Amino acid sequence: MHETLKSYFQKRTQITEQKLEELAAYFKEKTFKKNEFLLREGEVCKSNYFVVSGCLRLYSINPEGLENTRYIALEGKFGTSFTSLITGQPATEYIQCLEKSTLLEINKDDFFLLVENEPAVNLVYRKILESAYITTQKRIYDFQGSDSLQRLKFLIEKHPNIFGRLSNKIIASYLGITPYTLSRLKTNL
Amino acid sequence: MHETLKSYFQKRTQITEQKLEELAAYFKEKTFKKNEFLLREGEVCKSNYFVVSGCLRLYSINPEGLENTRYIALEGKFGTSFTSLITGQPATEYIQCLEKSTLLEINKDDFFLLVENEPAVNLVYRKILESAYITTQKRIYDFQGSDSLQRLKFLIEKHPNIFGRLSNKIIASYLGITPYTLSRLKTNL
DNA sequence: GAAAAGTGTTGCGCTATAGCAACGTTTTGA
DNA sequence: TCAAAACGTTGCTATAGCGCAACACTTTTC
Repeated sequence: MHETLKSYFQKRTQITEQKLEELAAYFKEKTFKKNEFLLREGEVCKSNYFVVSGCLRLYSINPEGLENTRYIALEGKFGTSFTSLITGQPATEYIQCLEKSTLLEINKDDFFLLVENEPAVNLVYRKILESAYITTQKRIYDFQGSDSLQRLKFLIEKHPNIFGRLSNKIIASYLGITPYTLSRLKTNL
Repeated sequence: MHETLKSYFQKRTQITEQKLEELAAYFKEKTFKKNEFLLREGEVCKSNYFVVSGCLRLYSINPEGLENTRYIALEGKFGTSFTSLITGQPATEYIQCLEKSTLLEINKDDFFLLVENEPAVNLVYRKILESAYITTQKRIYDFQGSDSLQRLKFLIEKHPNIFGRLSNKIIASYLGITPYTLSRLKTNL
């Protein structure tokens, strides 16, 4: 099994080398070009992706045509449209590679079968859901309770690495502001 | 077991009457007065609560002293500070009864023990997390992509029942706007 | 059941952010 | 490698929502 994924599991559950190798069989390595799409709005999401290298972005386009960046998955993270994966409904979002990326893809049906039948995967999935929930909650409170400048400062503090790696346009759309405003806020830092 | 909780489980998993009775032993019925607190900011959350009747509200107070309502649990829902329950960290929020309420309380340790050892509870918890995640996601996209009037329309469409039951002050703080703005928006509907 | 506290509405001025235009810089791709 | 496209910044104006104050109405409390 790929080292990055292996340590992802080992960090979250006790699991034997042998079991890891069994699980490895379900993941297929794929490479994607910069800007390539893994999923488009309206399609049903069929896979979960683990990022070995590169970077995924989940985003939607609102009725006015503006992009809203929902989530960024860097190396060592799973990225997928969980909502579509869980509900089986068409996604309301796009998944795009922001860089040339190497991913490990696991089929939706295999994934949920493992969740049901492999205690280690059940536990890891629970931890993924718990941490996704907590992250998402914090993001709401950020939007609900803070102004743009505070949100920007918070992002710089927590993910300094993405500045420089992602364009300001994308960072602005993640913060829920326009690139104009982001550019102006940066002068107030 | 209390009928409301029983049907909550039966709607989400296959479970025998006998197993339900076993589980019932872990829940204690308690009643609370209007405005009584179950948890205050800074305390570690020790229980999960199922609402039999009445209504819970989770909220925080920001540095400027403004309340942000995070979640409302009506009859037939679980309500707790999941983030504090999961992480064991002090809560960043208050849990308050908005009405005289009857709740079924389950201890945190018992709850997670059942998650580990009772497949039915494991499954139900997973479904709670999945749906909490999905709900929270939608709420972000609402904040990130819509203006206040759209958010209000959306809330009216989805939860018409809470208008009349909750004060405008609380609805405004849920929408992330001031009561002044809510009052004005309502004239534009 | 009277006083106090809380709630909802509205006028007014203030602030943060949007959105267009213009322009220089960087990136992209045939 | 060079033209075209995309990006980042900044001046300007427009607008959504804030927050105070005032007032009427309702609910709570003792």
